[in-house]
Amino acid sequence: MSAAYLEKLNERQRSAVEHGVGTGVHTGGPLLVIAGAGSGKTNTLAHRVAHLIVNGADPRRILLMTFSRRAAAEMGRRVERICAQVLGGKAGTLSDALAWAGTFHGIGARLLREHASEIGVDPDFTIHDREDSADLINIVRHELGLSKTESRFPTKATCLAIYSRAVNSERPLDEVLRDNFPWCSAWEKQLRELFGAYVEAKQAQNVLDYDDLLLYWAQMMGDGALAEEVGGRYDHVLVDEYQDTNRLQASILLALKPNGRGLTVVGDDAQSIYSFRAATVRNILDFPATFTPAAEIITLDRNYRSTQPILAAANGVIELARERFTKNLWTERESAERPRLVTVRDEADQANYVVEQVLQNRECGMLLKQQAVLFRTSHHSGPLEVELTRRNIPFVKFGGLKFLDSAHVKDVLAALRFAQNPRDRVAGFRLMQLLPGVGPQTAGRVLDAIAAEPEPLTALSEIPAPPRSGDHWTSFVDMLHILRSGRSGWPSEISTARSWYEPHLERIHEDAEMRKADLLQLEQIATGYPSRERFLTELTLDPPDATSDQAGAPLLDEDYLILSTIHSAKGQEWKSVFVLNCVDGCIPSDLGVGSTAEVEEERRLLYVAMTRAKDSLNLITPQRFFTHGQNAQGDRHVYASRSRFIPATLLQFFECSAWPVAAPAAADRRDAQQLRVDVRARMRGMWR
DNA sequence: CCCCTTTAAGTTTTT
DNA sequence: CTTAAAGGGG
Repeated sequence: MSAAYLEKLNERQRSAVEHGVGTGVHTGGPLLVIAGAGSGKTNTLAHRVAHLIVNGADPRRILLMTFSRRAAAEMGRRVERICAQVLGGKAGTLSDALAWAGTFHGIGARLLREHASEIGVDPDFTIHDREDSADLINIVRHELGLSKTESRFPTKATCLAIYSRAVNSERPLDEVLRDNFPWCSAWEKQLRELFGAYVEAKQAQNVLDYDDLLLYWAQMMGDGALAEEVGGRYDHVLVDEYQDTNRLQASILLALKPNGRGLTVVGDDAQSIYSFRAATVRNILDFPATFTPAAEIITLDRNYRSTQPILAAANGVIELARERFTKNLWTERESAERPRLVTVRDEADQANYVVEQVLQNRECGMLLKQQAVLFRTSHHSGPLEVELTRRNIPFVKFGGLKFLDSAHVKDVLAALRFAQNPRDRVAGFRLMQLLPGVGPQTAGRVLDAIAAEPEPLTALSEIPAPPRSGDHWTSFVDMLHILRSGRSGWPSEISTARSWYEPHLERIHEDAEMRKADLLQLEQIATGYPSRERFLTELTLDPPDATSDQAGAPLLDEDYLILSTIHSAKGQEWKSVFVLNCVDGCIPSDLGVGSTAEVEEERRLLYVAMTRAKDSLNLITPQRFFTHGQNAQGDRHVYASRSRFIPATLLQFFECSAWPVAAPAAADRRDAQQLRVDVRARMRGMWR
């Protein structure tokens, strides 16, 4: 009965693919796919989309929302490949297939631009990333006098985090403060005032932040006619990684397809790791009952990725979770090799161990690219990065600070953004202060003066140059006019901005040369986008997520080791996986042990890390590690014990060892006196 | 009013 | 280590 291309799928996967197709009614009822780690989720989803298209669905009327742009692109490729196989020559019509594949935020930005005039938004809005948003909050915070309070007011980043959580979780401020930011509760009144002013500032400047992309979209869906129009654009709506969506996203989805017809969500409740972004696992758990009749649930619990011993250990970890999860994974991939739990003395040894193992794997023919080192927080990979650099092993790091976050890149982007949207105060404020003799006061006054003008940049040229800025002022204004006029054309505009900026760069930064290289790379990236607006929008919504030690990104054919935060490793897999710092204080992070819910999320994080491995898994526990928080004692070594998520009862699933291997009897005496095994820490660990 | 220095605090994970 | 506020010289 089934088409040949579905033969390779297992029975559950096939029913997920075929759900609602060919039943006469074209779009079926709502579908929830609970897809465990490595259960072929991406493949199943790609087949479902392809199957819909093969059976006559219009690809332009399919909305596919994924967690990252990278995931969307990958899905697009797979769908195209499957369709090409099935349809043969006719597949040419699919060249711009899946026009609506992207992240919630990316799709939101597109819809808002298209419907801007209907909802009273200027379609030329620019988008603030998190730092820009924080900067704007900071400006508003100063204007309201909140930087001069008796006791210290929350920082801009905290203010933004509070605002963002309230918006994304659709909860009132007082509840958010009580549950998530109790130490800021005393500031409720001021925060409310701050947020009100922040919203007005954004509107006056024609900028939207990340949250606005969802919020405005949700509000747009609140209008019956508009909701019907937008929802009516799509016959099928599919959402991946549904466990990591928040209330606001769920609201949007429900407004798109109120009766659930044509709606498919896929996810895994055991892999929910984004609650800090207000994601709630309730979205996926409550999905079926949202509709009448309830959504069909299909569970994929056969794992095709990992060997049985790896899976047994991962299952062991997640079984200890407070909440019962909906499934246990199983596999037929036998192996005699248990995952390794390796004790090392400190982070330096941890780095040495990883490098040694990675190179050994490499000797056995495993490419560096097939191996990954995962860690809880970005800086945990520091010592390893040093060691890799020292030994000339190329690597690419995912997560943590990004290319776009560096000051010099932001400066150049601010120039482009200010030209695009001269009301963008954050961009203008940043740019003007680059000029010598111009500080916050002067910049603020100039921006005030031009804000009300119909064409702010024209007004700018009529303002006398601030006394001590000299020629810099003139060249600044000229540069903006060139950009604004568009006469240099895209992408050479970016070179206009760069030549203006370079003298300032040299004046401000010691290490100007390295930074110049980054700017050249930015220029390179820019050539891949058709226009300034698209460049700015897409770069903000989908920043290049890898940072590497080398000046430029390694060439695609080059081999390199993967370093990644566990969060950024979502959805990926490697033959060999190393997890650093599996000790209390790192996993779980000592910042994440405030509430049970937080601890449980940290447990899932370890589970996600472990289930990335196909053939080989190493969990590493340094007995001591270095902290450089200035809390009371300042920098110091901290003695750590094995992560509480691997209690003694789970040790049976691991091959436990210490590294380096104890020296032979002839070893130097001083060696023998070094701390090899922290017996006391182990004793304490036994009872965790 | 800018800008440099000193002092004092905060600090994960990301669209 | 990085960012924020405050103080002092120009």
